[in-house]
Amino acid sequence: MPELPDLEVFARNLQRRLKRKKLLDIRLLTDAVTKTSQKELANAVVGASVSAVYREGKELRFRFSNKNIIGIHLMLRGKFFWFEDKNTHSHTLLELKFSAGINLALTDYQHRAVITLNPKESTVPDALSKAVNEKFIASILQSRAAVKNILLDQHIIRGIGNAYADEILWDAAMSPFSAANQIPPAGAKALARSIRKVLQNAIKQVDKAEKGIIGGEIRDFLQIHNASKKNSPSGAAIVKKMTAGRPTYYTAEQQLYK
DNA sequence: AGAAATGTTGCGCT
DNA sequence: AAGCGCAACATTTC
Repeated sequence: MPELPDLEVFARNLQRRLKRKKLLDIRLLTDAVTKTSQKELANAVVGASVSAVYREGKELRFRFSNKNIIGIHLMLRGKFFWFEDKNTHSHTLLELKFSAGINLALTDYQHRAVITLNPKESTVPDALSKAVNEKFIASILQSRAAVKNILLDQHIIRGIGNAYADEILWDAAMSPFSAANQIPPAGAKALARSIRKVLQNAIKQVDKAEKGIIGGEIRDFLQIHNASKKNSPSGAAIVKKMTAGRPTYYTAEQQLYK
C-alpha cells in the first residue's frame, strides 16, 4: 500500500496527464465503497475538466472546473491504472474517461478503497502542512499513549502510515514505544523536524525511482522499516516487533522515554 | 507453499 | 476510562 510520499508523487503524475482534460464518462462499479450513486457522480463531474489532482492526508483528490471534487482513499490495496479503449483490469471499482483518449481505472481486490464526492474539510493538519511545527507536535504529545500510535492516528495528524512512522522515529532518535507525555521539548522539536525531512526525502526518492508512477509503492530506500536490512545506517541492529498484527522496526539507538 | 503486508473501523479488555 | 490489541476486509507478492 502506498503511503504519503507515494501518494504525493501519484497526485503530481496524475495531474500532469489530466489537467485541463475533460471528463467524458464516469462508471462506478456496484461493489465500490461510496455514499454516492453513479448518477450523482456523473451529474457532478461529467463535462467538467480537471483543474487539479492533489493529496490530503492519505486521500487523493480530483478537483474539477466546476469546483466539485472526487476524493479517493486507496486503503490497503487500491491502485490506479491508465488504460486505452478497453479496461482489462480486474477488480475495477471506478472508470474515468477523459478527452484525448486518456482513461483511468481504480482497482481494489479487497473492495475497500473509498470514493467520496466533495469530501468535507478537515481541521486535522496534514503531516506536511506548515501547521505541523514544534509547538503543534508538543501539543499532541499530551497523553500517555505510545508516540508511534499518535503519529499513526489520522484524527491527530494526517498522512503518516506504519512504515514512515518507523522511519521518522528512528530519524528523531526516539523509541516508538515512548510514552508521549514523557518526551522532553527537545524531542518534540526533533520529531517535527524528522517528519518533514523523512517525508520530503521519500517524495524525492519515489519520484526518482519510477517516472510517472501512479500505483504500487516504492520502499527499497527505507532505512529501518525494511525487511531486507539488518542494520541501521549507523550500524545498530534493527529489531522487529509485531504489535496489533503489524511490524515495528527500531534500534537501540532510539531513546525510550517512560 | 505459506506467511507477510497494508489502513481503517469498531469492539472488548484492562 | 483512556489506550491498546485484535479481527475483518481478500488477494498478491515474495
